[in-house]
Amino acid sequence: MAKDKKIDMVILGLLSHEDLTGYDIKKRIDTGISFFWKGSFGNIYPALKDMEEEGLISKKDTSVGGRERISYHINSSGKSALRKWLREEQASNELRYETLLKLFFGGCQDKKVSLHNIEVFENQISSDLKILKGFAAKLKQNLDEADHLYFYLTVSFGIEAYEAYLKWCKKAKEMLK
Amino acid sequence: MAKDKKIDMVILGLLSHEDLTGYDIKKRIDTGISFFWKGSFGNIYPALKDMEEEGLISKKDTSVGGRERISYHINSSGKSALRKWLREEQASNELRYETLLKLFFGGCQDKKVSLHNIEVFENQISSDLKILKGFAAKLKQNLDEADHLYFYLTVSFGIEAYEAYLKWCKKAKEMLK
DNA sequence: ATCAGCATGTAAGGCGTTACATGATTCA
DNA sequence: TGAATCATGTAACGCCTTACATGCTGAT
Repeated sequence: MAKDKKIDMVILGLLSHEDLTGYDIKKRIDTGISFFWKGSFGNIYPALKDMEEEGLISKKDTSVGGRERISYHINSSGKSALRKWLREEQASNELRYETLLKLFFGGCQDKKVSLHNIEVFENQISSDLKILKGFAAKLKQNLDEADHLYFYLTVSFGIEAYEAYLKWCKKAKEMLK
Repeated sequence: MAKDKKIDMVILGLLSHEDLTGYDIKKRIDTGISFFWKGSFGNIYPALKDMEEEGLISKKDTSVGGRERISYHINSSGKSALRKWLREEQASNELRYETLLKLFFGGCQDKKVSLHNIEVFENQISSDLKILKGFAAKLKQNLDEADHLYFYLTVSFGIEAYEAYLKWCKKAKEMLK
């Protein structure tokens, strides 16, 4: 019932910073927020089209030569939709970790399998953590710049969380042995 | 393409512990693993039906009086499907936190809104953390019992993670002020 | 010349949630 | 008697992922 299409809000949020094309939006999502939210072309382009029809955003042809480019700009109704969402208290925060699911059912085979699954997870998290730390270092240099603080805060959430995960990995491996 | 219906694995995993009805399965999910995986009746019953047709599980009428009860038992093919999945390295570990999304776009309105959103998140996490600690305390008493260790490990993941989240909440609130 | 990246979109299908529909039993 | 809980299931709908289809541009 409650329409849930958060991708709309992601797009409005990104457009509140600057005008972007669908392709740009995908890149922004991939590089900036992908560790807590995802998006795909099959998701973004239709949302862009719908929101344009509803008047929340406007499109502008910014093609360069033969290369098609359609930039979108946020309208005032888009801005108020964004602000309205931001002020709503309820937020769906979901963790869906298949690694934990596998561990939960680890009892039906050799411990080695669980140990290995934890190690795979650990490696992934370590590598993601390095990326986040790279972001954090850059952002920390100019937190006074618009929106940098907000970006930094989300990145630092990721760092805190991932460090805790790694701590757990060590402990869990020891307990399994 | 790659069929992804993890609910099948959740069900097989739970049935590998004991025979259960669809209703029981829902309860097990809600109380034991809901912080990292969810399930609904509209999800569970069809999966049960499909897996029964495929021969992975068998049903048995365990009705009591006029109250219908259909218990399911895992077959050997079900067990091998479960073990096969457990041995597969790839695991989708996804975090989808709307609170972080809202925070990321916090720049378009008063800081109070972001501060409030963090507090709502903090309260939710605190309350969930208490529940997890309750589980951990009980489980810790007899880790040698079958599968208790695995349950304990997932719960302790939740505790480590949530404690890190709370630490972050404090820091984030300070930085926003 | 060819490959990676830029750029827009559609179509099919899968998965899951929510709401609905139905009925029994237990306990206050 | 009424509410909560036990118990099974279906239907509609929404959202997202994956794959496909197409074409330009810039660098090697």
